[in-house]
Amino acid sequence: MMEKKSMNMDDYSIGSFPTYSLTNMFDLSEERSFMELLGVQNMNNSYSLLDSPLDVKESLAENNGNGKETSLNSQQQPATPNSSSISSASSEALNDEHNKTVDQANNHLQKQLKAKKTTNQKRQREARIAFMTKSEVDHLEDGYRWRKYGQKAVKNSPFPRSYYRCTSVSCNVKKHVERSLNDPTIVVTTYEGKHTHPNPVMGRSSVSHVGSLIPPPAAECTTTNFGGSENYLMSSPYYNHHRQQVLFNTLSSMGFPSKIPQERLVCSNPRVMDHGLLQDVVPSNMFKEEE
DNA sequence: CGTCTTTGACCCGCGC
DNA sequence: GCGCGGGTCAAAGACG
Repeated sequence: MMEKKSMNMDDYSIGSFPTYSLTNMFDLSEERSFMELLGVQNMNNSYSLLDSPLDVKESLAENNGNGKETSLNSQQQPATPNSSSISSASSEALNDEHNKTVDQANNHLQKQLKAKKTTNQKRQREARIAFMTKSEVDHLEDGYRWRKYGQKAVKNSPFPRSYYRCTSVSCNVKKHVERSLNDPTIVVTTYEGKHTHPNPVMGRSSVSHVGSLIPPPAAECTTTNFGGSENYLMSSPYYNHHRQQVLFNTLSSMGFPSKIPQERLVCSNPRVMDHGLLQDVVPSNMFKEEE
C-alpha cells in the first residue's frame, strides 16, 4: 500500500487561488497527484470516484461525519445502464394524465399536471456518476453550456445544492453541484444522462488533437460493467467530462488559454491511447484489459 | 432582446 | 395520513 499523503491546500495552491498544480497534474511520476485531483480514492483518502446515487449519498454522509444518514438513501438505484435512456411516458401514464386532466380541469391544476408529467417521464433515472473535486469554484467550466434550473438547501449543510441542465436542445443531461459539509473545498458534481451532442467547444478549441481536452461524443463512450468497477469509471463519458472540468478550471484559474502543452498530451502507452488524456497521467495499472 | 439566474411553489417518494 | 427532503417548474429579475 502506498503511503497516504493528505491533500494539503497549500500544496496545490497557485497564488491566491487554491487549485491544482499543473506540474503535478502532468508529471507522470506523480501518479498520485492526478488521481487525487480527479478525486479517485485509493489511499484511505476522502476523495472517491463514485458511480451511483447511493454511493454518492453514502459517501457524502461519511464525508459529513455521520454515517447514519438515512433519508439520503431514498434515491432509487438507477435503472440498468443499458436501458435505452429515458423512455417516454408509457401509454398507461398518458391515460392517467388524461383522466386527471378531465377530472381536474383548471389552470392551477394543469400547471401541476404539467409538472407531474415531466416527473413521470423522468422517474426512470439514468445512471448517475459523481465526482469530488477540490475547488473553490462551485460550477466548474467544462466546455458544455449549462443552465441552472434550481437550487435547494441541503439538510445539515450550509451549502446549497445547485441543479443544472445542458442547454443544448434535445440533450437532457443534468448535473447537480454541492459542497461537502466536512470539507467545503470539495465540490461534489453529480452527472445524470449522456450528452447527445459534441462538446460545443470542440469547434473552436485548439487542442482537438491527441489527448484532447474534449471528450468524445456520448455515443462513442460506451458504458461497460456498471458494477461500479474502475472499468466503468474509466469508460464512462463522465470520466472524460470531469477531468475536462478539472483541466479547464485549473487552466483558467492560472490564466492559461484553453491549451495544454502538446508534449504533455502525448500518450506514451499505445494500449491506453484511446482512453484519452487521462491515460497520460493515470497509472496504466488502473485500467483493466478489455476484450 | 436574448440568455441566464434566482426563488417560491409545487410534486413525488419515502419513512414514521 | 402526515411530514420531510429531494427534485423540478416557471415567473420575475438581472445582465450583457
